[in-house]
Amino acid sequence: MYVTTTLPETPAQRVAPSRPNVLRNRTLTIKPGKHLFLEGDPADRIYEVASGVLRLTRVMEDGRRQVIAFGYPGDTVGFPSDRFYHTDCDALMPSTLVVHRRAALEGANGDPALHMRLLRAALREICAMQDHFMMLGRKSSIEKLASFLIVLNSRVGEPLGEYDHVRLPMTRADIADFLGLTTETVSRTFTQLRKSKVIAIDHVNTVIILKPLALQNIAEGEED
Amino acid sequence: MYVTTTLPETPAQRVAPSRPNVLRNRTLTIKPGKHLFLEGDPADRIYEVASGVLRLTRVMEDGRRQVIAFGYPGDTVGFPSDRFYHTDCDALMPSTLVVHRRAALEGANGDPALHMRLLRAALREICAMQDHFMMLGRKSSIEKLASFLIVLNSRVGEPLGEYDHVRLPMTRADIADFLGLTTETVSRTFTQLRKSKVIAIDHVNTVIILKPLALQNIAEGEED
DNA sequence: CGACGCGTTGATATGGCTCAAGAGTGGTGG
DNA sequence: CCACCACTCTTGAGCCATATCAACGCGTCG
Repeated sequence: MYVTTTLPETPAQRVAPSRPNVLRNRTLTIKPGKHLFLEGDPADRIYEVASGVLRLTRVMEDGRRQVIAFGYPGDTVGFPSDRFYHTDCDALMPSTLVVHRRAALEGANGDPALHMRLLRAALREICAMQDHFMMLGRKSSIEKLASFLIVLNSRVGEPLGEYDHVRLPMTRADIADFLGLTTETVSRTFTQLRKSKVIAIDHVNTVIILKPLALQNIAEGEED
Repeated sequence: MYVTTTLPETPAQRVAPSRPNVLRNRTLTIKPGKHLFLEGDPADRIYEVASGVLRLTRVMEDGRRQVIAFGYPGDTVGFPSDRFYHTDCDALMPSTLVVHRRAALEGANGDPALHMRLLRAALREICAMQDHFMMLGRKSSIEKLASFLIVLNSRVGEPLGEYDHVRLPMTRADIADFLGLTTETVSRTFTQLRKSKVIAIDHVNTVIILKPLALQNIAEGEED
């Protein structure tokens, strides 16, 4: 990919890894707001998230946005289905990534252990997306948000004192675009969960899970 | 196929007999209404659809249903993320499948060409699901249905006389569960497209695309 | 200090859901 | 060949969950 192409339409600044850097150093750091790649970019790298959080998005011409996934440590982004990326990817926090060539996944003659790790990541992603479908297509706003918090808690929740704490590095708008809602509805639904004492909210972006079981029931659509 | 809004169609991906691997590759036929597997079944087989149409579904305890994908010839179903299937799979038409062990995808020491074919199918599925997300999360009912018909037409539409014809082997309820709508809304939306002469409907389950361009515009949310 | 972005809350609008009734459609048996 | 039944599809009326529009508070930044 002979970097330093001048794509003028990119408003946000792009991470432009110098070629030698990428090839020798297999890790990369990226700052919040910076794009790792954009939809339509040639897809010749696959990234494993080592730290931080990424955001994968798809946008329509009229601006409607869907957040496809949040990439947490252990996740892998950039799976190529053809020669190009089909989503935008940027960082929500300072993040470090392990960089692989697409050949590491597709080629037969690379590192077999790495190949297997990437393959498994792809299969896990398929599974995770299937859950996401049910959420987008069939759940109410409160079920969506509860499901989201549960998944996030199981991934990155921290026991702190009596309760699990979940940091939310993304905005309400990001959550809305992930769940297929509006920011207003996300905000109201947080309030609803907070008023019913299922969660508490600390500094806007940290959720404290007060009643994990109740949250689980809500996520699964049990009536109260 | 994993009906979606874009079409990463690669003819090379079609079920190709490549090599008479009779011992490892079995074929299987399955009748409409019969299940290939259920959620929770041990996942030790991967299936390539050779003919017919499959339906992958996820159901919640209270009966809410999400159709994850329709499996058309060339598609692959049953990707394992752990030891179990995470969806139900049944047939909408008499279908024939090529059966592989999961080791064909995960094992390192099998048929490399087969391994590659299955891997590519998995990557295509990830891409297709990303389109599906946008559809579920952010599109109106008419945009959803238009997108659905366009993808189906590009996959299995048949030029017949002046127009493309698309057979729908699934019920309105299936379409609804795929698009995150109700059957009533799907029906009304069909009527709407029919009354505006964008499509015609023949015998309930065959759609004739009268104005492909108009359909495309609707799918992408352009105003009239 | 003002401007801006983000989050919350309120008032209102509306797209799609729910409930209900009819109209095809296909299968079965007399 | 028709009568009947079960099932799917369509259509209508009303309602509700969520979107939309709008205002405001709060924290941050220049």
